[in-house]
Amino acid sequence: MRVTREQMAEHRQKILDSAGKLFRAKGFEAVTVADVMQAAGLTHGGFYGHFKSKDELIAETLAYALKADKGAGDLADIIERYLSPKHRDDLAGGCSTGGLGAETIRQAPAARAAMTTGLRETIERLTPKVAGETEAARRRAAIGHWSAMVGALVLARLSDDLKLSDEILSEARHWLEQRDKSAGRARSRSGGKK
Amino acid sequence: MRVTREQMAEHRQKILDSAGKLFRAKGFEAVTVADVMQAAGLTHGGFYGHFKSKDELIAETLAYALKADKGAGDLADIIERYLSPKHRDDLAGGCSTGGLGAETIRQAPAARAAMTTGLRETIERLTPKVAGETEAARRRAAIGHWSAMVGALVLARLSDDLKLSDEILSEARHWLEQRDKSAGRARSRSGGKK
DNA sequence: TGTACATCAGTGAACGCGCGTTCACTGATGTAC
DNA sequence: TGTACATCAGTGAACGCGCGTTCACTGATGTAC
Repeated sequence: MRVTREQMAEHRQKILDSAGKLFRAKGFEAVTVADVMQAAGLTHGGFYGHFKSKDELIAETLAYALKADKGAGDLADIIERYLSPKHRDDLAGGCSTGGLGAETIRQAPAARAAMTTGLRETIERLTPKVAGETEAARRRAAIGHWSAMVGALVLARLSDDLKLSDEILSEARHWLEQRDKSAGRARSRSGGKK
Repeated sequence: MRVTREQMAEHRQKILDSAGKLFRAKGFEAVTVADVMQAAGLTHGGFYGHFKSKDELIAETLAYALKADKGAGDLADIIERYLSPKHRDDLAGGCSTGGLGAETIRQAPAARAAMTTGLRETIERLTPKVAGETEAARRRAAIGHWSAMVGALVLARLSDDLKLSDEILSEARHWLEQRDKSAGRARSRSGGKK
């Protein structure tokens, strides 16, 4: 049942997509190679024609998923989307850093490397969006915002009390928005350029 | 080889201590019941005299560990300790929320309940320590600070580049300290009580 | 306080299951002529 | 363009291992008298 090279490339992509969703929903260890292959519409034996091992799948899935994670819009839009109940409840389709970052700490070096690349890109993408007088101040604010966003998402997902969970999301959101506004005022007051 | 009731209680505590360290260091799934019992100086068969299942051990370990997690000192002390390279590098002895929070999202209800209790207590413990004019503003700031602390710890541990990791810790720390100071100034300017 | 016996915490072999991985096989694809 | 054959993506049974859990046993503890 050989397939065309084109189909094989599609299969590979389907495997990475399915793995991404399953890993984010259930974590790396609770998802089996057979689960991933079934979700991709294939049988488990063929897996090793695409990847050397489950560890390699994890690393490539992260690299693939993080490439797609792009926050469009201005800072307030990004924060509002990230800290929304919808995102909190969408494990499978949500942010890979928020859903798998903590678990990746204990994964093989290649997986951590993929996450580190994603982390660096996210900080760089947020830096021009936050308020701050200097490039260094903006980079610091980007790190602060991203930390708070990831942390608040994890804490909101952790809570088994919906009221507390909603509170964490909305208070973290307002707290960040207040902060960015006051930093913006400081910038214009002092006549920061741009 | 029956032991005294006193010794049995000590064994139970030893198991919870060992489990806490191992879970924080390696995650729930990578640690076996036999690992925990060996670390506690016992054999694996005796485990089920203390706990009904590994799931129950996880829930009780979290409840036990979170009771001990108390941040002493003022806000700046707590932040400085939490976001120190020493804490980042001390997986086994570090904060259980930072080390296991994200994984607990997918654990059994009892484990999530233990974490939720710990989360509530942490927010309440931080609330009087942060700057803010009203109780609501302080609670919001407590949620914001705790989110950023947990998030920054996770991101710093995730990075395989020590320079980036150190930068995340120190920039998140300074960002939070700046923020608390400016909220403090706002409070004194407006004559906030206490 | 001392003795006899029931209790039960801990031991370590064993069980059953599920997982990652391998492998002989199939049959459509790709290629050489 | 058509044919013959080598290649190789995918299949599904099987392997080996490690894990959570069980269980018959041991021998010190706790208790009844």
